[in-house]
Amino acid sequence: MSVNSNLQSVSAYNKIREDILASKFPPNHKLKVKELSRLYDIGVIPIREALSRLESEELVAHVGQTGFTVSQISKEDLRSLVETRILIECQALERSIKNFSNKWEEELVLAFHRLQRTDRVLEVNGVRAINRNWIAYHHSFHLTLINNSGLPWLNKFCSELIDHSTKYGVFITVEYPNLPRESAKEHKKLYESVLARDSESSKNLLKQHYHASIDHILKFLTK
Amino acid sequence: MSVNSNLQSVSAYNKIREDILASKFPPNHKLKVKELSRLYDIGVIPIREALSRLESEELVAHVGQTGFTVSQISKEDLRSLVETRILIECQALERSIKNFSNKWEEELVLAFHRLQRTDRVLEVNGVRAINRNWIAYHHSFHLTLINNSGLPWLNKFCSELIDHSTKYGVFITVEYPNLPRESAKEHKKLYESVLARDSESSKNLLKQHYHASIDHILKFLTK
DNA sequence: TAGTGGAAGTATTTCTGAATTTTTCTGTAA
DNA sequence: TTACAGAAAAATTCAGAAATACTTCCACTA
Repeated sequence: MSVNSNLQSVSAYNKIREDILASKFPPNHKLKVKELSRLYDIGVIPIREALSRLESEELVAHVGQTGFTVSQISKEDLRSLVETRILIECQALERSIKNFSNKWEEELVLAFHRLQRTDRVLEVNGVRAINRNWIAYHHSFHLTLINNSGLPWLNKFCSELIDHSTKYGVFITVEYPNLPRESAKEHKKLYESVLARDSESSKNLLKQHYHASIDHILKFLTK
Repeated sequence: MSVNSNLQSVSAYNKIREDILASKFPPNHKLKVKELSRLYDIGVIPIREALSRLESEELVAHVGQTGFTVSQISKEDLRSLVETRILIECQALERSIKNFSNKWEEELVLAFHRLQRTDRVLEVNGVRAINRNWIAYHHSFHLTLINNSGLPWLNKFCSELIDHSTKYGVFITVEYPNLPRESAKEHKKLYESVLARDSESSKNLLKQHYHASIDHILKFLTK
């Protein structure tokens, strides 16, 4: 829990971010300040601050005075996103493994355990929906993999990139709920390889994981 | 000029960011919303939005409800900043050179020309002060070097990192105005190497440039 | 003396309600 | 259909004030 968690603007930021990642607000969705204000029961000032932060992370777009929208997705954007992830995360992963420590190992164990026991999709009243806990645990797992590099900037960048990838993955799942990809095995292999401190293998598995993921998503994107 | 430039919040963002980079607001300086509002003649709402964006870029810090401050500097932060820059920018530079094009070459020529003809420090009425144009051109030069990678995310990340480095460099210059470092030659070598499309040499020169820069700055940081 | 507790003062955050400007919608005419 | 004028809606911003949190300071206790 953040020290800022009692602030309305931080709370608004978390809620809007979560709702974007869960595709409750899908790409290109108009984010009207007043609507959000009513929805979360938070005034327009903190809502605008939250949207400004999200814009800075590119989760939200904002041109002229036409208001805020959830940032658009496209094949081209996804390709460059994944390429960037591979480029940065492989470096971060290599450094993280080089700095292997008991503390980090414990973080990994915990993060993997949480992810592995959590279903990606839940069925409530016959309706299949993305599991928001899974989103958080999946983020945490991937972030933990690379957060031992000793370079806080890499954490920040990777964290942003993970969010954007999530936006794609969840969007596809929501649009096509009956076509889930089996990523659990990939996570397991990756996890075990990192615990074995095999840097080259881990980097390859990370790449494969992202390539499999992008191939799956590209099939369902029209532009 | 941005399409958002008629917005008060964007204008506030640009002004505050410039003033932080120029060390008019030095590290750790308290940024009181009301003061900024009076200073720029902009209401508190756009000021807060601007500060939120800057916080997201880590130029501004904000914990609890203690208000905003210019983010702190430290030796440790500088070291990890430079290491991250080298790590990411070398990759971006390599890709940029691989994608060499006439258009990019022209951008480089222009960016270098502007930087090279601009003095880093100006003397006005006997007072030596950092040249704000130099800050902008220096940013633009370094960004241009790497912006041909085809990966917009790398541009964004590098741009943030450049800003933070600038914060350090200018701070030192303001504190010790009579100890300027001669970086112009390094820029020239780097520029020529990139134009010659020599990827390895360019990456080495980039590293050397940053190491020389960090060594110089570390001498003057106390913690 | 050192440290704790609380009260007063200060600063930050947020709200309300409205003014201003811009964008978007709609209907009509060419 | 296209273009344009007017109306409606939305976004941005402001001003002033309330609510909340933080700081400072001083008296009191151990």
